[in-house]
Amino acid sequence: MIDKKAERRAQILACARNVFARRGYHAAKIDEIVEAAGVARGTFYLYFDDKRAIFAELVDRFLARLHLSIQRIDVEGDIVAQVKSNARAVITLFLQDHAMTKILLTDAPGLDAEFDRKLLAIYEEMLEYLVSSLEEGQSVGIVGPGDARIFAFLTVGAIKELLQQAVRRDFGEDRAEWLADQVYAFLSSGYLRIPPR
Amino acid sequence: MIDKKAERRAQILACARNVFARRGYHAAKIDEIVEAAGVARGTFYLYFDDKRAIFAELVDRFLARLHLSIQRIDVEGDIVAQVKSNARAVITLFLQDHAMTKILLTDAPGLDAEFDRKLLAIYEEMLEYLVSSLEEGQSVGIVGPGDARIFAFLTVGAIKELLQQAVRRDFGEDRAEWLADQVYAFLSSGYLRIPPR
Amino acid sequence: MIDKKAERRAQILACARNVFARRGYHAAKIDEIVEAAGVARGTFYLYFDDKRAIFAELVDRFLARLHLSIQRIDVEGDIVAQVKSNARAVITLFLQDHAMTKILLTDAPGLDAEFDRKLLAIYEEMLEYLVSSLEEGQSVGIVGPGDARIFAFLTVGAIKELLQQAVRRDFGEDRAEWLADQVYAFLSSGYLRIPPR
Amino acid sequence: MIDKKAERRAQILACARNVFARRGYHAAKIDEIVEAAGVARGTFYLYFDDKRAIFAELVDRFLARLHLSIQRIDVEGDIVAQVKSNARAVITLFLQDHAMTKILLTDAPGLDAEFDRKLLAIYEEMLEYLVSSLEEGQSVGIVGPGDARIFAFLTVGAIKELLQQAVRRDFGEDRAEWLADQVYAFLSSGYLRIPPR
DNA sequence: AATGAATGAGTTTTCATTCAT
DNA sequence: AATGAATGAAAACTCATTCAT
Repeated sequence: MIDKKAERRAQILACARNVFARRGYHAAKIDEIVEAAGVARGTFYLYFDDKRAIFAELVDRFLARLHLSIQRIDVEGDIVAQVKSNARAVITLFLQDHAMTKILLTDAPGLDAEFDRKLLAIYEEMLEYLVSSLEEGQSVGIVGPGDARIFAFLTVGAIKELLQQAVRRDFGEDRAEWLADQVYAFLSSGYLRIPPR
Repeated sequence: MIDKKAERRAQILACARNVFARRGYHAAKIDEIVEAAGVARGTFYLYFDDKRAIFAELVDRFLARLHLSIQRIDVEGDIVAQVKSNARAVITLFLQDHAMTKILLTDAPGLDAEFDRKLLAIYEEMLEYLVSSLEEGQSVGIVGPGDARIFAFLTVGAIKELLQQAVRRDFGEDRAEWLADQVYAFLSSGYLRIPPR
Repeated sequence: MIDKKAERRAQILACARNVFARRGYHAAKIDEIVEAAGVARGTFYLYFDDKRAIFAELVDRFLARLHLSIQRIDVEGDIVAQVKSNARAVITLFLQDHAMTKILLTDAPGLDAEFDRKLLAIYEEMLEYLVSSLEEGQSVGIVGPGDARIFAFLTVGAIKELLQQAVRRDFGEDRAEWLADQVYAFLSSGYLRIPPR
Repeated sequence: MIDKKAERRAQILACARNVFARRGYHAAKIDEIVEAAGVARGTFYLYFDDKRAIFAELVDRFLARLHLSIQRIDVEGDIVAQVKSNARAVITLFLQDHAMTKILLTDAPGLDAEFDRKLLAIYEEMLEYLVSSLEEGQSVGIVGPGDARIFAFLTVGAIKELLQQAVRRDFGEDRAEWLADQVYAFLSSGYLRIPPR
């Protein structure tokens, strides 16, 4: 009984997530969210300031989980295993929540200037981590030569697209391991093998 | 006088493109477009059915140019040169039109179900071409082993992200060559070089 | 225990008075009243029918006190003293309760048609008393010639404005005497002294 | 044809004035205003920012006219005539527009903090003019001794009340002269004539 | 062809009041 | 009696689209 409020909040949050994923941010109407949650219009506003706020909370919560799922790489340990483990963790997280994957990758960017700024800040933070990891990798010889930032963009983009397609094709989280392997293979040796003419 | 109509149409189209890029589809108001184009509100509807139609036309036109910029690869010829040439052409096209890049990559997806379907169809078509190219490449040994479709997703995603970041960072088309080289290097040999333990 | 209810009722009433005075009727939210009173939302409705009812009760109670503070003038006695005494009593009452002064003079009129009717009835009653007093005064020669009703309007309006300004300027009830003297002077001889040309 | 917009604007303004006067600010709904004006909901917002804005404009315009109707008194000239002329002009203005009289005197004060501030500033300005006139009058002996500010409050309040009652009783502007005379009489010699005991 | 005033459907949001606990 | 979560009617406001001139 103590957590009735928290439960109700979570329930609305979950329903909103589904509606946002199904319709997209703009086409999602408060009416549809409250109907899905089985509560009255006013109840929604009891728990959330407005439509933007509930959307932001969904994104924030997911980003927090994303943050936690990424482990810093210890160059003293088994690099391959750690890279794969990170890839697997991130991919699993997204495959566990198709709705949030769609929301984060297609609805969140471009919502409005302020939201974009916030999102960009988080994105840049993660990117910087990737860039510095790549640079460190280059200095110890496990990352090939090239512009680390460009590599980071390409890497992130590749994984984002893979996740969107995986969700579209309804991949379960059981495929995370396999996808991580594919990504690893892709990142480690590419696929173009031009024979000498 | 015969082309006065076409000119005015083109002018509205160009202004709409800028407004869409600056504000995003939903925040872009017809008011802002007609003001930018210097025409009356009603005039807009003489040339376009509705807001969605002008947006679709912008996207369609750009997709057509994108289509044209991609050359089928002749396996008898210089593969490397053709791959690089394709990459350079696509990247140049996007870098020439930052507004359309933003529109196509962040606004177009997720607009509404029907638009998404259309976009997806085109996307799938290009993807199929890429997949069949990769499979053909695998059969002649110039593409490494692995799931060709996954490779295609990763490739497309990597380039999409690169383009978005290039636009955000205001890269001119003079950087297309360099970016194409980076992509080529990335696709050909990846960057992870795990030394044997 | 018998008076617990009455106490709580009085407490809510007092808090509502302050909120109404601070915010005005429409801007005063039930939420703010119950928070100020330290009771739950539902509790409010155990003691009062609705928002309008508590407001009406505040006004009614104050009007009752106002009614009581006015003494009928005995023409056999000291007229000046009685007029001044009445003025002092009324002014003191208002200065003792700045909140109710604000509520009665700026919020109560114009609330809604029904409330206005009620208020007007009370107002008319007092006015009639004033008119008949003035007419009686005219018949015994202590009130100058003129339309007694107009005099009554002017008198009431002058005092109303004075009270509003006194409240705005935070006058304490210690100034009641002085203000009553000013009013008396004003009513008795006006201020315009036009010299013969 | 040139002033179609201005006409439509004036028409909405006039209808809004009547609705505000009939219902009061809060009970007046945009729907009722547009229905009275015979225009669509959206048309209202084409001409006015919001409900508050149209109300503010009504008040501002009336206050401007009020300002213009007051003539500075020239002490070299016929004081009585000038005082009466001012009183007549102000009273006539209000009697010409019963709706605005009601709006200005009962709805405008207490609307919201910001509006109140603006109103108070204008009120204070007029009051200062009256106070300085009274003080000047005292220095030349045509105004009796006493606190000029208190006299000003009493004067303004007396007239405000008179106007409200005149409107309630549907006085036409033909009564302005007579009312001005009554006010003059009231201000010049009061009405209390206490005989020595 | 061009204009821009007018439209009104569609949404969000507020807040007094109710009612199960 | 008290609570406070839930309710939903009511209102303001936006903006794509239409249409008379």
